[in-house]
Amino acid sequence: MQEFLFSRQRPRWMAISAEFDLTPPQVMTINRIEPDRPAPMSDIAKWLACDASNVTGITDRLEKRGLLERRNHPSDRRVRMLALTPEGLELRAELQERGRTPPPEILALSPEDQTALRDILLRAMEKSGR
Amino acid sequence: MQEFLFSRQRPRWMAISAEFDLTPPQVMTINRIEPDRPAPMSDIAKWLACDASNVTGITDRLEKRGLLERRNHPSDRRVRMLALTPEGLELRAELQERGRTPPPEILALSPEDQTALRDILLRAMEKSGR
DNA sequence: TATTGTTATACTCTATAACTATA
DNA sequence: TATAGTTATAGAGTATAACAATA
Repeated sequence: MQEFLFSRQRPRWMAISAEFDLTPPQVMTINRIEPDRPAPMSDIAKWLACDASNVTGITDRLEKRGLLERRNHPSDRRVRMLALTPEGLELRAELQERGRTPPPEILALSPEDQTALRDILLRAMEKSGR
Repeated sequence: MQEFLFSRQRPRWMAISAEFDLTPPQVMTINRIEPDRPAPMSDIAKWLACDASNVTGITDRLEKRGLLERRNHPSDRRVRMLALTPEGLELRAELQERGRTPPPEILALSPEDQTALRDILLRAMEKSGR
């Protein structure tokens, strides 16, 4: 049953990423950086559940495409904050819009199931924090 | 909300895969091959939503570890069927057992929410076939 | 001393293109 | 002609180890 929460979603994520000429980790990185809320690179590493060294390369490639930029932390000079550029913000909005439509298996459910599912998942996300 | 269906599950999948010294695509491949039901390599490519050429390498590495083997299709000599070895079957059982425990966000839900979620997801999986 | 991020390295995943064998 | 799988290649993701800068 739990495979639904990851394996079954992979084709959809691969397709959406490819539509924007991005990889899934790049999409996750862009989604993680909210407008006017730069994120430290260490936060991205936690979000991706990968080693911090990988974030350097992912950031390099997104920065080269002009989607985000490295900024300084106001007080800690070790930390690099990632902020979306205007192009990055626009792409992020398109990504979110694209991801708004539920996958076909969800759309095939009854309206009651769909709303119940949404409510339960929202409650689950609250439990787990950002 | 939908990010829950993939992004939020990634750390868990990365961790489980690493526990068994496997990669997520390798885990997905092993999970896809049911006992006594060999799967053609083309089916794995669809399941992973990747090009068929990638399955060659993934299969090579799993075969080298003795977890699965290539067999011939009874009638179509182009097709290679992937079957788990006894070691692969045992590993698959451990993986399924390991994945049986829901993630902490789910366990934090009320029992009613948990059963409702399980029922809805099972219905969703029925809609989408194998 | 500990933490953040980078660099170098080796392995894996990924798509594309060209290929062989078979249908 | 079309399909299943392989090989070669280049780019991206991944962990590990060593490192510099900063806390």
